[in-house]
Amino acid sequence: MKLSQRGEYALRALLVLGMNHGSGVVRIRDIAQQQNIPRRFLEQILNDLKSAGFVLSKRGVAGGYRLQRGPNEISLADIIRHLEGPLAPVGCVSVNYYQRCSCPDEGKCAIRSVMQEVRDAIVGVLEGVSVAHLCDRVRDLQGPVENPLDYII
Amino acid sequence: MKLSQRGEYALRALLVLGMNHGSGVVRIRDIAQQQNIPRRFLEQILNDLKSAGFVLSKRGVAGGYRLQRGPNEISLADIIRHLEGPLAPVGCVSVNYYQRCSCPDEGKCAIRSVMQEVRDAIVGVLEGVSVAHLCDRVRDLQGPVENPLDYII
DNA sequence: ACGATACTTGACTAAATAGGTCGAGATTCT
DNA sequence: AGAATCTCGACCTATTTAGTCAAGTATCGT
Repeated sequence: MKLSQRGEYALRALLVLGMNHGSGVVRIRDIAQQQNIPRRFLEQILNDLKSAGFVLSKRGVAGGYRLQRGPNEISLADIIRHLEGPLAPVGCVSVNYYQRCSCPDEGKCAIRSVMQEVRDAIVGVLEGVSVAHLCDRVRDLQGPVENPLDYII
Repeated sequence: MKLSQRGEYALRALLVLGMNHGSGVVRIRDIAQQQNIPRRFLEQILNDLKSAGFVLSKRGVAGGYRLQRGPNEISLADIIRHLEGPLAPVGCVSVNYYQRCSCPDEGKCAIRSVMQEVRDAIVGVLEGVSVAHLCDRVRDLQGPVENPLDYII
């Protein structure tokens, strides 16, 4: 599991939306500026997150994005799976994107058994962390912040 | 951490050499045939493993490859780091390939703190498994094998 | 109704990575 | 010497990554 630039941007954007959950929509431009993400690229990413059902958008003058579900209902595992595909290091141990490999008997493959453990370790962490958890961490790490749009993520 | 085809081939090749450790060298061709790896590609990979100090080669008629160090001295973490670069999902939590990211303060980055955990989980597994362990697993999974060149990996 | 503001859609691009292939040379054994 | 084997560097194609861009559509305030 390698997080691409695109994936990192998406997480950062979702975290911003998580922090602003309940207070209306946030504009692409604000997210881009605050997080230092190329605006055009972010448009593309948010669009993708929208069609995947993670966020909702509102058009027009007072438009912007917000989370579709509650921050505690979205795990990092879900997000990253959508953005990057399998969390597992090899296809043959992936649950959601399984792909048979070339070895004659998967049940007897030693490498696979190790990769299985790696997968479980990764998924164990990522399934356990939601956007809400991420927001908690932001607050824990930064203490009180005056300007609500001013977190370091 | 995503394992490329190249990386998987390398692990399989090293496992074969591990299984044959102590009984001389193994030819590229045999490894390639047994593991169904394109021969020319494997040449390239073994060459790389050689210059990285994982294996030794012998040229000429009775030539081939063998492990340079003992199978218990080579961890999967070492191998994969050499082949694929960082085990960590993002550069800013990598110990061996650290790369600063764009967030203003890494110490206060919530995403980074999660990725740190992911990295530790991955490294925890991979540091703990050596080529010798892998060989043990092969034996455990397959029971007694008649022909010593005949493992399923 | 109109114009400004935002999101929407799809096409496009340059650079890097992945997954190989190939030819010719250097060693070593018999 | 001759066959077998590793060695080295160049080369190739397809896919992915990281963006950019233009033109379109919806919405709000006045």
